[in-house]
Amino acid sequence: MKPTIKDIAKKIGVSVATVSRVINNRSGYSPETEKKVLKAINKLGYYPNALARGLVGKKIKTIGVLMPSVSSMVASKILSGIEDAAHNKNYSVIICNTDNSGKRTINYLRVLREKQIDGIIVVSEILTDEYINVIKKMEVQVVLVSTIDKGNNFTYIKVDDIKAAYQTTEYLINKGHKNIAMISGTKNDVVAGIPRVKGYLKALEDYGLSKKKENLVYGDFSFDSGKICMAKLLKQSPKISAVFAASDEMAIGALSAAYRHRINVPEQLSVIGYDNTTLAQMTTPPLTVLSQPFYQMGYEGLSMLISKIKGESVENKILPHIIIERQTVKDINR
Amino acid sequence: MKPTIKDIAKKIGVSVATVSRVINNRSGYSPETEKKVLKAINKLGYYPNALARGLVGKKIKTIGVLMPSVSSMVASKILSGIEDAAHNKNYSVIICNTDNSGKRTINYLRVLREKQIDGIIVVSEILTDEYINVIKKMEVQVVLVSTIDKGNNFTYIKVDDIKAAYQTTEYLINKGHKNIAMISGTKNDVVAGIPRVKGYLKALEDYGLSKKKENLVYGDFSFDSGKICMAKLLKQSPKISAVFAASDEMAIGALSAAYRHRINVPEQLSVIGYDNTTLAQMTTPPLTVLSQPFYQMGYEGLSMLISKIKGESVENKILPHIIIERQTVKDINR
DNA sequence: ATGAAAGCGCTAACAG
DNA sequence: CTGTTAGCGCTTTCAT
Repeated sequence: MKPTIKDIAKKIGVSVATVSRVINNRSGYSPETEKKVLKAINKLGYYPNALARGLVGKKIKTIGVLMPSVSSMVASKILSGIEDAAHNKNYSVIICNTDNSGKRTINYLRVLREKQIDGIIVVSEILTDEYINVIKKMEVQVVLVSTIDKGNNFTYIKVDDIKAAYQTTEYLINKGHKNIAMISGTKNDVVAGIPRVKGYLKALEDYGLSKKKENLVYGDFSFDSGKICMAKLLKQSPKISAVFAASDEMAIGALSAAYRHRINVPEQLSVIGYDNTTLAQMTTPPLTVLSQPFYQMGYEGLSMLISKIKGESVENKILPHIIIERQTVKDINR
Repeated sequence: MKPTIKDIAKKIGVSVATVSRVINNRSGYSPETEKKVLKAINKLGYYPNALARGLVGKKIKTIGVLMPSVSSMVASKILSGIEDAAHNKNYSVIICNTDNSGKRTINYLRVLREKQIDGIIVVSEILTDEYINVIKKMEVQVVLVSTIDKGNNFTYIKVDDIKAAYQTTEYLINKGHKNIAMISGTKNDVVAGIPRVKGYLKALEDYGLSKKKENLVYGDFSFDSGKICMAKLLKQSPKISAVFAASDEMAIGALSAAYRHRINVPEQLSVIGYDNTTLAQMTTPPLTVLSQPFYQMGYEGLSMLISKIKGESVENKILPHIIIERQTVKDINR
């Protein structure tokens, strides 16, 4: 059987309290007893039982991460950052793939609660009132990564999407483009949909470019929707010289559709993506993108959560974004 | 404070044992008490403490998953399958990104042990003797997904790589190719390197094709290495008509290099990938691949682990693979 | 510096 | 049907 603190106490004739002290580096024992205890621990192959520790009131050092899909490129990058940070701080992370299912989310929340986790990170989820209520009742610390809730009840870390989309559009404008289309993500998505369209529209306006209705189409962030949207665009608005896609996948879909229609990128049409997932550098030609710092978002998000767990007060954080120039945007000024 | 079983017992004047009984659907209480208990539970917002339950000896219903990188396309697909299955069986999964670091792996193993997890899944890791020894000492159930250990000590689920590589090569041969190159993965990788080369070579042999040394180059599964290897191949073995890459990423790297060298795929050169990650369908032209059932591997791997936890005996499992024809391989017979 | 004992929340005999 | 009680492994006063 697994040796317990009792076993090692008995073996060397001290009390369990003493053993506990040395295990936890508390003060109150002589160097000799320490040596004896350590030796016995080693010999018996003892290791503490985290459940028992957790029961007594100490933290279990585990957090839960809720995300719509663990296998999406974006989510897995963020997860990777979370995981790295957690490892550095000696926390474990339980993943919860909500699959955008309300029932599943609520169920996960219940399980996490039962397992006494110390905090939760919500990644890229659209937070419904139902979730918010359940989470509030849980009395755990929460950090939102790459998302936000209406009431700003929860601490978040993300990129400023309006600004990022604005600058992406501005970048195209600076390259001489005047007839710029946008392939937006899901129409009513308050996090990654609406704000990006807003930024796009604002830039057009500020630069005195006309906002044509036929230049704005809506996909759902996926590759296939990018393909479809591009085809649509080519048909209803053939004069565009550049298209801004609200995700890398849609941008790649656009590339694919352009190829099929024998339109050369970037010679005849410029394309810019959004996210900078691993995919972006693998396309031919490599995709110019607005890059979001996903890994960092995860890493810092976890750090913020730990701070909150420790009782420190934590501010919301907006991370900087940059444009990574590759080969899908043509400067038509020259 | 969080209500406990005691609180609800006190509130309605029954013993904690009774409350425990109804919570666990044991027999031994009247319908009326049940109703009262349920009502109190609801009113007080009670939920069980999994740590306490785990302490008493019951399972904690949590497993650990070790993988070299959570953000790789392959790993995240497998993880997705594991997670889905775990959710269906009411288990939680703790992810451990080993980053191919021995120290990190050992550390994770220690933490998992302390947290009393019920089992672990090792994904795509090369198992060193050190890991094997540590895991054996832990006395937990183990399943290997998409990997294998030398001694076959552990239950595994994977694809037959030799056979798959053989058939991939055979597929190319059947399409009329005679001068077939291979971009292998890491040279000494016993799981995804050596076996695939073996299958490739065997097919050439069986079909009486010459095994030219300059037709076989070694990358490391990455996109960049695929690019480099393709360039090398084009230089040292310009007469090849097809190349088999041991990963999608390398295949896409090959596509990219071909494009840069103005070689038309598949007109002048056929390329076939291995894995069928999401990437494969997004390239232009879409990549023909040997498809591994990653999601299923994860899903069934988890199921096997649960069976083992329950004490059932479980057989190793070889999953079927298929070739998915897209547009990067030309039939040069006609 | 060390030990005894209470108790974290729960389950599982054992007794009624 | 229901209650009492003894732990699970550990931490934490409170004594000594």
